[in-house]
Amino acid sequence: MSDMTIGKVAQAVGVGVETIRFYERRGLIEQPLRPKSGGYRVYPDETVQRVQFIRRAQHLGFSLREIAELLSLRASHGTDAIEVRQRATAKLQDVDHKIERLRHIRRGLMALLDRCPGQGPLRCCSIIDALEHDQRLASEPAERKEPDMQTVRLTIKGMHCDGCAEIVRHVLEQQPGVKGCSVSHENGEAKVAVDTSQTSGERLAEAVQGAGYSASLVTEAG
Amino acid sequence: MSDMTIGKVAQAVGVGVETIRFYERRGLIEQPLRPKSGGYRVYPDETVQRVQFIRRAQHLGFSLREIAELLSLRASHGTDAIEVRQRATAKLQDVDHKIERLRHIRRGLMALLDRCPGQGPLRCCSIIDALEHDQRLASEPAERKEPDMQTVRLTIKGMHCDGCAEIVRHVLEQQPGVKGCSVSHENGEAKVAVDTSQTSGERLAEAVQGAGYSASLVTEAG
DNA sequence: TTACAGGCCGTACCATGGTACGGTGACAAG
DNA sequence: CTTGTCACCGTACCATGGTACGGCCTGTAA
Repeated sequence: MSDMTIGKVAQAVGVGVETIRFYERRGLIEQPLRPKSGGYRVYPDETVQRVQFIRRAQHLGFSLREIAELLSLRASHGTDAIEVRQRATAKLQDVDHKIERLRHIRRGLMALLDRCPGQGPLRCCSIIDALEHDQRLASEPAERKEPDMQTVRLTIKGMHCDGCAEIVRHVLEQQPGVKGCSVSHENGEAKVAVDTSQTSGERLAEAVQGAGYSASLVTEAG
Repeated sequence: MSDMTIGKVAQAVGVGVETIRFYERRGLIEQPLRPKSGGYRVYPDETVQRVQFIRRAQHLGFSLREIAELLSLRASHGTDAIEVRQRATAKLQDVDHKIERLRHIRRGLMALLDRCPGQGPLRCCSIIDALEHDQRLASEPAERKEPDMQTVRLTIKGMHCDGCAEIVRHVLEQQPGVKGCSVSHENGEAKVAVDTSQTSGERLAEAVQGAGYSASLVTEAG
């Protein structure tokens, strides 16, 4: 199994040949033996391990530069395991920062969607509007006038499969104020968790009708 | 204030001059008036708004390509606000995917750190080892040394319906170490079965807060 | 009129992680 | 010995969001 060509190594790891050569250029893989000046690269099978190391580290979010460092840590004598641990910890923090930033973005988008009427002519679009005139999107969701969360139930006819239910769900989730919903084609109904200060059951029913199903509001009279 | 040079616009928005020109090349800013063939660009002050639009959209995670689309939606007649809303929703999902991927990475790193002695000679380093020989890092954390299972209770405010509770449950289940949980909107609380060697109650509370609810840890003193 | 700030343009460059291509050389099987 | 498959090398290219540079031109104020 030893003494593989580049193609074998690539296949063994499941990457392209070019990728191996690329790693070599980057110094992630040492120059392999080569019949004096000019023949094919001859790889020992540790190389496969090494490339797998690289790939796994990538999946953990390490960049190639960082991986090169890990590899050289591994190679150098006298390295304490704590050094490696530090890299991993740093990377964890790094990941946490990224998550935090994304969450921030998420909050901003949610705020945008929350105050969006969701339909009508564009000049009324609160999203465009918000982007045009800063409204501190990304900061706190503000204490928007009393969200009035309710669960609205809709009876829906015309859903023949789970795919239909998916479509209805999608339509509903596009609606402003909708925080979540479940649609069951078996029961022919949708339960929508919605902030009724932003829309109404009737509006939701209309939206579903707009998608080609018949929908009516369940008024639970008790 | 009208009729600004490129430098004024750049300064007003707080970006570099080159950036403005770059946006122009990308079609994000229409070619400004120019004294016939050759003079300086003369910008109306809407341009400042436009560049701010771009920047804000960027902060919300839109790429320049996507922003160009938003801008052309804005410009074209007959665009319904729902189109814009869809972009925002799609972006939200996009962000969620990214967060999900990062959380996956996070779990992998945690698993790595969990089984790491943290010191000693490198040949004992479990991290290097794990990278060398696949140990299903990213999958289940295995039954590593003493998972510390506990039940954490959180008091949650802001849940108005079962849909909210569902959302909270989902958020909690995404957290590392969470093995299961039940959320009741009626009681305004969540019970979480969690391995506290992987996270903490505070972390969980933060996660819930990240979803827009207020959460606090119940320290049951008896 | 002359100096100087600032704008103009094209192009190259940064990092990131590869992918692709074209022309040539190596190696193995038949 | 030929054919076919693979490997070799250098270089260019992809997307992303800009930044930088050099040489020249405009506009303005003293």
